[in-house]
Amino acid sequence: MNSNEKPQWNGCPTRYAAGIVGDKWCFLLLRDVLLHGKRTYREFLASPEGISTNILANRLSKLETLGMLTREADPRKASSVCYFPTQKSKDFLPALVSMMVWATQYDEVTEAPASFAESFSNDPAGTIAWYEAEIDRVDQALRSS
Amino acid sequence: MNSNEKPQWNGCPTRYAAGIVGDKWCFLLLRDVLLHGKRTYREFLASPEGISTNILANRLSKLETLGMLTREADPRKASSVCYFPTQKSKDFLPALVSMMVWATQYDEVTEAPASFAESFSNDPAGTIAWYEAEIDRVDQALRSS
DNA sequence: TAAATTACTTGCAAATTGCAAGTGGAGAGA
DNA sequence: TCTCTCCACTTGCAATTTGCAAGTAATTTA
Repeated sequence: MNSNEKPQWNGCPTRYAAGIVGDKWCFLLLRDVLLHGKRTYREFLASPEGISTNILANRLSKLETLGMLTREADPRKASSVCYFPTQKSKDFLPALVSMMVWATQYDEVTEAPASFAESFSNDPAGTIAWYEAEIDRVDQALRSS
Repeated sequence: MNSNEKPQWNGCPTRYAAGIVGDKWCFLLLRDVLLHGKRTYREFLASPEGISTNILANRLSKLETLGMLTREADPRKASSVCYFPTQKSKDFLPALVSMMVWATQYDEVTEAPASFAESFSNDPAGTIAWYEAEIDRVDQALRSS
């Protein structure tokens, strides 16, 4: 891409992303699934931001419809439910981590250590891979229990 | 970061990002500023998503308060106003482009050519730098007019 | 001097949110 | 078996937010 070419299309992928992530609660649920290893309704409900139960039900169903989560029986307890991240949401990790790096730089009260941004800038692919491995570890453990 | 260390803090940068970008309209305004070279109220209002004028006023002021935009007189016409991206919002570009790459992969009706994701994966830093250069070109031209 | 442009503000109905309480089914304990 | 709790929601309702239409004040253009 050279500087004479100006892409005219570039609003569209952004609008697509805005439709999913341009909602505070969907955004935070993706965080909980991708970074915090949360998988159950109760766990999502317990997040410090305090999502209300009707909104949680609404957003979980939205994220399922959008192909970001799958709703499955909890292997530990058949009467219970788990929400697992799909490949589509796992593929969102690089974008999510990018946003974390940016936020870490500008949030004056960030709790993220400087080593996080550093580790990402030294080895972005490795940092993403580490998070992916964590997700797979959590889900494999859960599914085989 | 090795696999024994599990960061406990990582919700917070995400919550910070959610406070800014976890809103459809703020998200799309950042797209307009960072990728479409839009700078004026009229231009924002003309975006195909059809933001209403009261919401636009509200979000522009929010983004200004958050340090994402600066509100300045239009150098071409003193009675008019320009909104320029700050360094903080320019630094958001990598995250925005990451989301575009992801969306391009999953949006079945994406208008983005395959070459976009390809060019980003071949040379992420170069792709970001190209967008940054575009922004600076637009703003320098505007400011010196 | 009249009309248009620009960046908003205002009013109001409709949609969405947050809070509290309720529901139905499964499992555990007595 | 009967109750109790847990779980994943649903329901009702007041309050906030949104979208639409219209209005406004300060220029600027014709």
